[in-house]
Amino acid sequence: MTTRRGDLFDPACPTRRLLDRIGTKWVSMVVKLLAEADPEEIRFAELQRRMPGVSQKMLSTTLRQLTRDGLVGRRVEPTVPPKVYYSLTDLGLSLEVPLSALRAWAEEHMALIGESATSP
Amino acid sequence: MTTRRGDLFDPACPTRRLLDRIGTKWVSMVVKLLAEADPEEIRFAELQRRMPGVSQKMLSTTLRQLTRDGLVGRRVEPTVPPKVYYSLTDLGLSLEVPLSALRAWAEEHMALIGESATSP
DNA sequence: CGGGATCCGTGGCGATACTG
DNA sequence: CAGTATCGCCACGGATCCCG
Repeated sequence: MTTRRGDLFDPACPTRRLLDRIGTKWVSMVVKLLAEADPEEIRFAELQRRMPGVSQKMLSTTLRQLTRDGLVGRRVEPTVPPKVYYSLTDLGLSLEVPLSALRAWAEEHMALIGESATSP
Repeated sequence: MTTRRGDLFDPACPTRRLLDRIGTKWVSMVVKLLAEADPEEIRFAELQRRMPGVSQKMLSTTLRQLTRDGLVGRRVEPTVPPKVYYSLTDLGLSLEVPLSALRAWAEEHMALIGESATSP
């Protein structure tokens, strides 16, 4: 970025930063899966299996970022084939609330908007 | 709750598409400004002035997309220096609800997160 | 004044390969 | 099984020029 981080609207606009995170391709999906599965916890491969099309790299990156942000909890079982369980933290769960509201809006209204503008 | 597992993971996934839109750099800011200014309506230059750092291209692109999606209304005054006023449609206003909830969450919790992680 | 067209850098993201 | 490392594409977005 040409500008230093956090100069323009950062102090006044944490929303921008939040959207930068949850707007990335896989975050909302991970959060939803974890929200549904919590507190059973899910392992990496299971998560990947439930997310058709995600690469290990992006899933790993996404999870690392969410973990770093304190939204996702990570528990490692040091067995010989290591097992890593992921779950939502309380913070992550609290984010799920407004996020699911957004999801509801999307499912309600996006159908209309549908194909007029975007071309994925 | 709609427990269909497919909704978020569909190729047609509405949530994904919504986040693709509102996740873009300036959308949330435009929506917020329009929500605050409605129904006075704002002109292009005024909008740009209130958004430090936005280029006219991105503001124009953002507005065009939002207009096409039916979230933003556009009114042109055919004076000699043309005046174009923007406002939120009812659909846009309805999006403002979950969006402001997300904003509230961000303002409440992003401060903590912001310190630990700087690069999305 | 509003905003389309163009050039171009950056980085998000996928594919592949390798480690512990 | 659960990652990390490397390469490369291309869409997002910034700067600039120009037109109605």
